[in-house]
Amino acid sequence: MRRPTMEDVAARAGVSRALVSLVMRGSPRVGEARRTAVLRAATELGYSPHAMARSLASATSTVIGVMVSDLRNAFFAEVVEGLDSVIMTEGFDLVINTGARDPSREHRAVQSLLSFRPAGIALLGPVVPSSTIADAADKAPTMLVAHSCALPTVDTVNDDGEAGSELAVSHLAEQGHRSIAHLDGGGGSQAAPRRRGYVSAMHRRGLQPLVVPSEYTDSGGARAVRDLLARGGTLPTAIVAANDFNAVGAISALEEAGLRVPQDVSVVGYDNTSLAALRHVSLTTVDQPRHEMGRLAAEALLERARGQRSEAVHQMLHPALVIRATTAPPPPRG
Amino acid sequence: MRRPTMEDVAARAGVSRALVSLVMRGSPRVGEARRTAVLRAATELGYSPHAMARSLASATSTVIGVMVSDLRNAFFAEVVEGLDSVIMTEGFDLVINTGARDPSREHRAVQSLLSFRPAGIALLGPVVPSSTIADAADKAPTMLVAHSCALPTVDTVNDDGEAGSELAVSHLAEQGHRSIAHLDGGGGSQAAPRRRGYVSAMHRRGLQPLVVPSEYTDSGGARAVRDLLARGGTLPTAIVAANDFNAVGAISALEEAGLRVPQDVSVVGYDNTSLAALRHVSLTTVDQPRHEMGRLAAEALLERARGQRSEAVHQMLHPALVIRATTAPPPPRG
DNA sequence: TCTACTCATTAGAGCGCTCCAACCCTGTAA
DNA sequence: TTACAGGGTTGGAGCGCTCTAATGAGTAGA
Repeated sequence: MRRPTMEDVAARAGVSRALVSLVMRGSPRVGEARRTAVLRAATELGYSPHAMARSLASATSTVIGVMVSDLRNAFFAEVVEGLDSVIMTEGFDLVINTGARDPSREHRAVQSLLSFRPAGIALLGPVVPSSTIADAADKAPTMLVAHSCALPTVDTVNDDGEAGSELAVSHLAEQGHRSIAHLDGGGGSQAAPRRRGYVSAMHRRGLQPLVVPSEYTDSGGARAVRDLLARGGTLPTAIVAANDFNAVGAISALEEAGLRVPQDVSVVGYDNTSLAALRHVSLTTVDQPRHEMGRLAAEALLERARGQRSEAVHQMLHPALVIRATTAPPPPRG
Repeated sequence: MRRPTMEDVAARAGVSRALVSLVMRGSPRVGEARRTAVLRAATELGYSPHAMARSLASATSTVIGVMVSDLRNAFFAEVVEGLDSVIMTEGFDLVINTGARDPSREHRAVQSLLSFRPAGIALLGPVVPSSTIADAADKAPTMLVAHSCALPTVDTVNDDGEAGSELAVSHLAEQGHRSIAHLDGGGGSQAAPRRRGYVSAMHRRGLQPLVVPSEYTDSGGARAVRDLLARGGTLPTAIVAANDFNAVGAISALEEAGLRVPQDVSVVGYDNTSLAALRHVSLTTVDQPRHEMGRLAAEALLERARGQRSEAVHQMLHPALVIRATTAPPPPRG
C-alpha cells in the first residue's frame, strides 16, 4: 500500500520533481508536452499529492477546522453545509471534529484541530471555557458561531435571537393575541436573547410578559404547559416556545388537556427544523438562516486566513417567520 | 502567529530536538530532570506538536477519515459519535467530510480525505460509484457503513434490514393483523433488504404481501397512503413504513382521511429517530444500534490500520423493536 | 585499572513536498 | 556574429518532525 510520490511520477515522466510540483499546482508556465506527460504518468501511477507534505513545505494550510458541539443537532449540520459550500469551492478542506457538548472533550477536540496548523477554525456552539477560545485565537484565526464572545481577536456569526422573538410576538399580536407566554430555554445557547426579545416585544406593545421556565426539549415543553395549566386562572391564548422541540412538547400537552391548537391556543416554535415542516406537525416557527450563517462564517474565516483583515467582525443575521398551521386568531372571548 | 517548533523548545530547555521528541511522545527512557525541563519549556512557549510534520516523518497517520453522505441525517450523526468514542480513546483524530449525497462531491470528498494519507477511512451511506470505493480501498483501509459491497478488500458494517422488517411484521401479526402493507423506500439505502424482509416475513406466515411504492420522506408516506385509499377495496389494518419520516407522513394522511392510529390502522416506522420518540408522534419503530455500528466500524478500521487483519470482515447488526403508541390490535371485523 | 555493558542523549538523514535561484534554451535585436 | 531577453526547467535547501545509529557517561565485573 505504499503510495507513489512526486519522485516516482517525475521519474516515469522523465522530468524533475520540481516540474511535477508545478504541474500538480496547475502552473501556467509549463510546456504542453511535459504537462501532459506528467499528468499521464500521475494517473498511471495513481498519484495524488500528499496534503500534509504540501502543507508542511509551503507553510500554508488548506485545512479549516470545525468543532461542532453537537452533531445530532440539525441546526449545526446545516451550518456546516453552508461552511462546506464556500470552503470547498475555495479549495480548502474541512476537518470536522466533535466534542459532544462536554467541555473537556471539546477542549481536546479544539487542540486536535490546532495540531493540524489549520488556516482557521470555527467553533459551532462551543461550551468550552473562554480561556480555550482565547488560546485558540492566538494560534489560528478563530470564528465562533452561535456563541458570542467579546475577545478582540475572534469573529462571530450569530442569529439575532431578540429579533426572532420580536417576529413571533408581532405575528401573534397581529392575530389579536394579548396574552402570550414564553417558554424559556433555560441555560441553552441563545435562550437569553430570545427571552429578552420576547420581554421587550411584549412591553413595547403594553402587554404583560409571562416567562415559564422550560428547556430545549420535547418533554420540557410538555412540562411547562402542565405547570401553566396547574396554575389555574386564564390560560394564555398563545405561546412562544423556546425552540421547535419545546413547541412540539407543548402542543402534545395542550392536546392531552383537551385544548386544540391553534383554535384554543396558538404556538410558535423557533429554529424551523425539519420537524417543524412535517405535515403532522406543521409548526409556525422562526427560521434562522443557517446555511447563510455557515457561508458568512466561512467567508470571514478565509478573509482572516488570507490576512485581508485583522480586526474582529461580529455578524448578526436576521431570522424570518415561517407561518404554518399552529397559529390563528385567539378564540372569541367567552 | 508563528508557532514555536521543537527546535525552540529544545533550545529553551537546553537539550536536543530528539530529546524533546521523545518527551512529547511520552518515552519512558528520558531522565526525570530533563523531562520536566522540556515540559516546562513547552508550556512556557505554548508549544504543541505539529500533527502533519509528525505524520510525515513517521510515515504513520493518526487520521481516520470519515465521509458522511448526509450530515443532516441524525442516523449518521450517531454513527459518527460511536466512531468518535473509540477513535478518540485510541489516540486517533477524526477528520470528517461531507458530500451532500451528490456522487461527484462525494468523490471529491473521498479524494480529499485520501490526500491526508489517513490510517483508514469510513464511508457512511456513500452514493459514490463502486469504482471510487475500489480506488479508495487500495489507497487506505476502507470501511463502509450502511452500504454493502462485495469487494474483497473493504469491510462493512450494516444493520440487518431484513431482520428489522421481520420484527415489525412479527409484532403486528402477534397483535392479530393479517393485512399488512409495506411502504417501500424506493432507491434509498437499505430499502431493498427492508422490502425483502417484509415480503419473506409475510410469506412465512402465509400472508399476502402488499408493497406500495414510496420514498424516505414525509410527503412520500402521505402520498403512498392516499394511493392506497384511492385503490378502494379494504384498507390494510397495518403499515410497515419505509422509515420514520415516511411513517409520520402516512399517519397524517390517514388522519386526514378520518382514520385513527392505532385504533383503525397500526403503523410501524424504521430507524427510531428522535422524531419517533416525540410524545406528539410516539411511533412504534425499529431501532438500529447506531452507536454500536460506529464503535464496531472504528474497531475494525483500527485493526486494519494496525495490520492485525487483512481479509475483509462484514458485520451485520441486529435491530430491535421499540413499541410505542402507533400499534394496537386491529379493529374488530365489522 | 581496564573492559563490558547499560542507558540516557544526540547528530544526521530523510519523510514528500514547495520555493528560490540558477540554468538552459530558442528567438530576437544589435 | 554576439548579446540579451525571457520563458521553461532544474537542483538544492528546508518545512517540523521521527528514527537509526552513534556518543558519552556511569556502573559493575574481572
